[in-house]
Amino acid sequence: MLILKTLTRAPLHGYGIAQSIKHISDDVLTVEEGSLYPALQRLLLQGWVKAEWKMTETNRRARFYTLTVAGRKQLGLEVTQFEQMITAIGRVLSEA
Amino acid sequence: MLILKTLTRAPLHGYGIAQSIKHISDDVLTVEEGSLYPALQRLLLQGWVKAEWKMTETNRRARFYTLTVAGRKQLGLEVTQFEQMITAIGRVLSEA
DNA sequence: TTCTATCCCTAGATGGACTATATATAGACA
DNA sequence: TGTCTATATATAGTCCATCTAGGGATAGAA
Repeated sequence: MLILKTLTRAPLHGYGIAQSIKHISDDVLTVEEGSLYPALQRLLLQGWVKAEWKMTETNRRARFYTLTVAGRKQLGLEVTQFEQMITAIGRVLSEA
Repeated sequence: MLILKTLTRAPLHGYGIAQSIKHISDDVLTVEEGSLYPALQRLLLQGWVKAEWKMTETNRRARFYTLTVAGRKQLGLEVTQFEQMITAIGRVLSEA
């Protein structure tokens, strides 16, 4: 969900995705490479992102991932489910 | 965290914990037996809960789990970390 | 030339969740 | 008497995501 969300702004390479999530979350969330790249493979397989090899601003070859239409739809679904779950956990924690 | 929280009200047996979480969360969160009992074993090992065999209101033998002092402390820690993580995810989702 | 940062990716181990199963009793209902 | 539902504990096997730990490579600074 976080990866998909990160890609709604602009296509990014893996390293950039990890940096972005880490930075925006104030270092609370860190996505290790061993989690990130397998996750990107799963997203590719599901058709939620597509990938292209391009050059970065720093003149390196990098694989840029772009959110697909299906990926945007999936993101909406996951955010909805996530919020529902958080609400439910909140109810348990506040013992309403 | 949810199990520990559920036990802050009163000691409960496993089945009761599962029912409580399911009910309070409006059926959003369900804890299956295959998750619940291994989790209770881990909580016992950590010393966060203790267990006693007693009779239920419906006259059955059941193992009642009680939150320990260490368990209450652990719950506080986990809730803090959880809220921190949710805040961080919220930042990513709202792209602040 | 060495270090740091930037980039890709995979293999193996770990460990928790889920499915399925085994066991057992209370109470209701036919 | 038999069977069904709800109540109750617990384990075995499978699945799968994460983490650790690598392997490979380049740009730019020191």
